[in-house]
Amino acid sequence: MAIEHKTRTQLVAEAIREKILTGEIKAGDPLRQAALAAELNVSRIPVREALLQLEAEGLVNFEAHKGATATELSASQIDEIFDLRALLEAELLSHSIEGLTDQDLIDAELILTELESAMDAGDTHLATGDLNSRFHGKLYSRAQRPQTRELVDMYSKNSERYVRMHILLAGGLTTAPEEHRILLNHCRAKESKKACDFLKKHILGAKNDIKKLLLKIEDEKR
Amino acid sequence: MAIEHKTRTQLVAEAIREKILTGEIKAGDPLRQAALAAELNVSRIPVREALLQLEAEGLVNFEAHKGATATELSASQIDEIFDLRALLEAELLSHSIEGLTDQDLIDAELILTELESAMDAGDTHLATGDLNSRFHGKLYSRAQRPQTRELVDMYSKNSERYVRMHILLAGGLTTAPEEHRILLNHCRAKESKKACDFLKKHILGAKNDIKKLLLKIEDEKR
DNA sequence: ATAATGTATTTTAAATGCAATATAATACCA
DNA sequence: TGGTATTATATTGCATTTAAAATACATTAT
Repeated sequence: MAIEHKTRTQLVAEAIREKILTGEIKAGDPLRQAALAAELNVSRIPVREALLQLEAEGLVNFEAHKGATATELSASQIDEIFDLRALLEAELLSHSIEGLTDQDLIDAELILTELESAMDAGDTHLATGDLNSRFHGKLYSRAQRPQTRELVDMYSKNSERYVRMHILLAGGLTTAPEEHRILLNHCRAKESKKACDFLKKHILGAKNDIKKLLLKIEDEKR
Repeated sequence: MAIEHKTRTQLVAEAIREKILTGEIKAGDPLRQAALAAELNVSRIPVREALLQLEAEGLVNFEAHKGATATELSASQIDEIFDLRALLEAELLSHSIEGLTDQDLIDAELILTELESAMDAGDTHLATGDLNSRFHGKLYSRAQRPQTRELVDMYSKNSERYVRMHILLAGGLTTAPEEHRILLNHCRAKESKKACDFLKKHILGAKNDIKKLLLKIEDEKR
């Protein structure tokens, strides 16, 4: 196993990404290069470069001579991102489902069990972040569509903070956990059409929950 | 009209992008920061940052301590990108078609006429690049899906050099120009399903042409 | 009082110079 | 001779410094 060297830029990018996803940096907050550099004990160059990367990921806006701010997604942008996710993830699943091995399905089930117990334990952070994406990722693992996969990962990362916020404000996950089991069963049965359609509905359902909440918040601002 | 100030990074990014798309920099070529900086008469910082941006656009690979190379797309990657384009552009059109005004359709037709005369004049560069994307762009213009649009633009930019290469090697555009007219007519008739399906076929048809050529080239390398 | 203009301050953009890393070339040993 | 260790060199990565741009504020003229 080759150990991998990480550049400071990469480390800084990870640190800032984490801050945004966990909500330590809230949407709209300005990201001062000098402040971040001092805090992370690096010069401003890696900070700049990290911010540029995060802009490509859609987590920050970067304006020349004005600086970077954490992106603030409107209800309509959330709408669009989740539509894209539904489209892309269904595409990915359709290419993967045939290739899923018995072991893959067992693995997915294991992750699901972990996810459920994390939920029971009240660890929504873990359940909605790492475990949820690992479950979906396992189902897409045989797609052999690396670029599509990269897009999907990007958008789910970008959605994560809103899912979290939603859970926080709504007081829990509204998406029934059994939906994951149904999806898994469709995959077991290799029912591609059913599985993909269900996946779309699953994603669009989450979208509607979050959007409703977001619209309410946008309203309250006025 | 507000004049816009461009940073050196942006100018450098444009310059390098152009070099890649026109083929002046060929796929696989290493992009030496110092050389580019000297050539463009700037320091290496804006060059680095431009390269990072281009990586996000998928035009270059950037590896730590190794440097950047122009991306070399394999037949399978071309395959995937065009599949994505078909999926995303159809989605975009489906959201746009209802909102297309008579003026939009007239504009599209005008662009098409320009495109055809550029083709007749043998200016494939103009026909496949600017005019083609302007035609498609016009059809998508009412979608109100900015992020989807951005993705589509990115991928079509990335495909452009392969389309060009294909034309060069195949000695002309194989995609019948009348396909654009058929698509336009479906849009006029507001036949969303037909238009989107046709668009998909249009894109996937181009894909197959290019892929065939690419596979042949990959074969010849051995 | 208000609009316009000039100035100071803050913040980012870019240049320069040095440190760290990877690759290639060479020497050394089995 | 083949393979491994070592050094040399090219290239990138980063810190520091300087320049440029944007913003906020004060000053002046109308």
